[in-house]
Amino acid sequence: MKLITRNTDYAIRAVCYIAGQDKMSVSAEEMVTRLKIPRPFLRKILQTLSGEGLLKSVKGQGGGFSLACPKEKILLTDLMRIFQNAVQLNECVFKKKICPNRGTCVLKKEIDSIEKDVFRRLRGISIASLMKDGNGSRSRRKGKCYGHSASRH
Amino acid sequence: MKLITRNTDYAIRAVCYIAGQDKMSVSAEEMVTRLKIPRPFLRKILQTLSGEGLLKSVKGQGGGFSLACPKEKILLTDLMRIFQNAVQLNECVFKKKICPNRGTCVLKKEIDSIEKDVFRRLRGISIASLMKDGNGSRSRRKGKCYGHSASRH
DNA sequence: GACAAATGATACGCAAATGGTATCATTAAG
DNA sequence: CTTAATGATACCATTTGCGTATCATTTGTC
Repeated sequence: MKLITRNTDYAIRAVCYIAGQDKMSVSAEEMVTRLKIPRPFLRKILQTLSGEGLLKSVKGQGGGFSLACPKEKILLTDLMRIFQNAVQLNECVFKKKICPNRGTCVLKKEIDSIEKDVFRRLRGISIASLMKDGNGSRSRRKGKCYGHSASRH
Repeated sequence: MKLITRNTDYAIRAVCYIAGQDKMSVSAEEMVTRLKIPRPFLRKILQTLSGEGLLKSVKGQGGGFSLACPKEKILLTDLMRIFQNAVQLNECVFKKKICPNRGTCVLKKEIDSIEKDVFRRLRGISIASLMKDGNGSRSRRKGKCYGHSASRH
């Protein structure tokens, strides 16, 4: 069980890299060589990210990718939502059936509670906060930069 | 991403069921009908549990399974260790390679910290605590009842 | 306009993990 | 000896994670 898959991990690195450049746009090729990620795989990831509205892309010579919104507003959970199947820790096997404790499933409650904690903490991590060497001052500004299925939790 | 797999979930139900009976031993057949778990699958799970020393088994007519230790000492994490591959949330993809933040990977630190929290909470959940209807008074007694690869963390 | 450099779209393949089945051997009570 | 139980083991199917390959389209430059 992994909290973060390689997909997501690569995406984080790529977005961080883009965020750290001054250029107007960064090409996939550059990231392939700098980040040592397999070319077709990275390309797919970048396409997904721009399809989801996190990155802007420019086709043609001199083109590439750039952030679609400030790095403080790109959250780890955004990337996880995109690249990881179900970002929910528990799904009761016995939906409506018999439970050891009729009605009030203690296990579910416990897991749900842990889940909430995990997400609360994950939501505090943005691309900006990952790029800082030191810790401190986690970005806490509200608002989303891309309007998708924001509703989960 | 799921924190608890179906394997583990079934195991929890089975162990809870056994713990809730007065009999000396509970047969797999009884649990198949009561818990509605596929027979061969449950049998495999029970075999694994007894192989790992969590359950005692008695062969032959009238045989079955019973707890090998008090229910307060069987922890959720014990079952997860047995049935789930890697119970670690993060494993850095770029082991020794270039990281956006040379040396001190912020992401890893964050995830590690979250992971620790999760495990601290999971370790507080025992079969006994799952069987209580109310909440409160989590079992906190020390000691393990089966001596395996206890070292992880 | 031709060419090259870039992304878009899409289909495919493989390996590991998860979830589940089937079968035969062994033990022990009645 | 029969029957009810577990032990051991091998096998199968599906999903997911990870990665590859190919062709189409756009755009800047000569």
